[in-house]
Amino acid sequence: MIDIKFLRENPDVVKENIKKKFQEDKLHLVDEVIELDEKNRKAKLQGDTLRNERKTLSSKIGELMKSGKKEEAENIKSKVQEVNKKLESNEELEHKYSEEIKARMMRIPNIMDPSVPIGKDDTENVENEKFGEPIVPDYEIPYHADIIESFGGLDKESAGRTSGTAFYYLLGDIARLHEAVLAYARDFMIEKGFTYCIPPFMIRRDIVDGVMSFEEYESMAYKIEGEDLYLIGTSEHSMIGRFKGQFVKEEDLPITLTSYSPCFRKEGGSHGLEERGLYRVHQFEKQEMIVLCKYEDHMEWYNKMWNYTVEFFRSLDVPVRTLECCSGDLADLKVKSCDVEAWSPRQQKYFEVGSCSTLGDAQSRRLNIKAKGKEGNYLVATLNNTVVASPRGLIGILENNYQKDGSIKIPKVLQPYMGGKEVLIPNKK
RNA sequence: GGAGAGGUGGCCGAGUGGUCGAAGGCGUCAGUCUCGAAAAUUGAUAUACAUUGCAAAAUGUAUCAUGGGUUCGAAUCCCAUCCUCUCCGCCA
Repeated sequence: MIDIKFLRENPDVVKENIKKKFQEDKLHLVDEVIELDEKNRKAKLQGDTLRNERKTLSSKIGELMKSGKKEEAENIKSKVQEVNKKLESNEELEHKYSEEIKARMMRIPNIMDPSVPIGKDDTENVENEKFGEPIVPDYEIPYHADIIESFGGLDKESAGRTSGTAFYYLLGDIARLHEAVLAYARDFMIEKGFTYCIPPFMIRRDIVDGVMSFEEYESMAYKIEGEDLYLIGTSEHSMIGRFKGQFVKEEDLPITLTSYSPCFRKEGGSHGLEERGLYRVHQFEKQEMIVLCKYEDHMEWYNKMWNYTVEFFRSLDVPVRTLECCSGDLADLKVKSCDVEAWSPRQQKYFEVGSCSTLGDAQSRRLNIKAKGKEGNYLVATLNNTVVASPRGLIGILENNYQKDGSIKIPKVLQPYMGGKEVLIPNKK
């Protein structure tokens, strides 16, 4: 959500930004908002005047009643009732206008950073930088689900019976490795100075409406029957929701948090072989980082944050690259965003393991998250980024540490979380 | 889940229908005093929106958990919701 004052003063900038996102069908919203805004301000002025009249008259009634002048008081009463009648219809107008403005403002995309590449959709996202050699070994890397099964680490069949498709049981060393990755990610971020947080895994509807777009809600949210509760799709939902309508202290900025949570997503439909297995599932676990900072610092944090994820995967011997989200693929609330992708030596291409975004002050405007500063209050900037999500991140680790003999070399940094084991030997063929 | 008590400004806390955006205190900031500090003392001290203004600012409106309602008028009365605390029950 952008600032309506900004829109009022720079309608052309807003329109240009919409065009860059290939959303021409939204251009009309800008002029509509300007028109409605004018009407709304007029109605507010009218309303304020009427309310002032009522207040003045009402207090007179009080005085008259005290001094016992009943008739005069009754006289004024009827006057106020007239004012109230006018006010009633005016308030309806005020309400209508502000609702209509809000509905449109919610659909107008945030102003992108000038560095965002122009492109229509995800096919035009731009590779920024590679980290680590994308090695293709001279032996075949099996499908990740098959690797996991060779360790007796997966039972999808039972999960199908108990919970349905896209659920799984992880077992033994694989389950342990999955948690080791998350535990390492937690400690990795704590080391970077972030505060570890375990948030609620369910949130109320009013928070859902604040932190998810309608499209996200439709494709993602599981609802708890008979309760006003929804399972979170990412800890960002409860982490950012935490600050809704709140003031943070200026001296606490930047607020740097790293949160763990399971994530629940509906996401129906088939996505082909490579997205079966454990790639696209209804339930996974994620270590996330979120930052609240001053607006002028947000780009600096954005760059720090995706670099943390790159560093994290490099410490696990997984080659990665960053893929910058082009204008057409960038979600409306975001200023800039990139995916961190891990190398798949099996597919010989990169696949998404994380996503880093800065929303500027758009999210905090929508949720009303402000800092109390010495020079007055201001909206903070919000950012979020994946440290690692597993099983997806685990796939990258398994494929890149797969040995010719079918064993998995455990990256050094994970060994302490695996009871000192250096290698996993398959127990099943 | 049951029963009770409560939710007021940065914090504590008064206020049960009429100049109440809200006493008093604490805190914070500025001044006086002091070589400086403490103490004392004086003053200031919410936010949002709108209007006027180059601006400083002025004026108006709204906000006493949230949303409705009653009333000429609501922090105050009524209803619903949320939250906190105490006791009981249940439970990792």
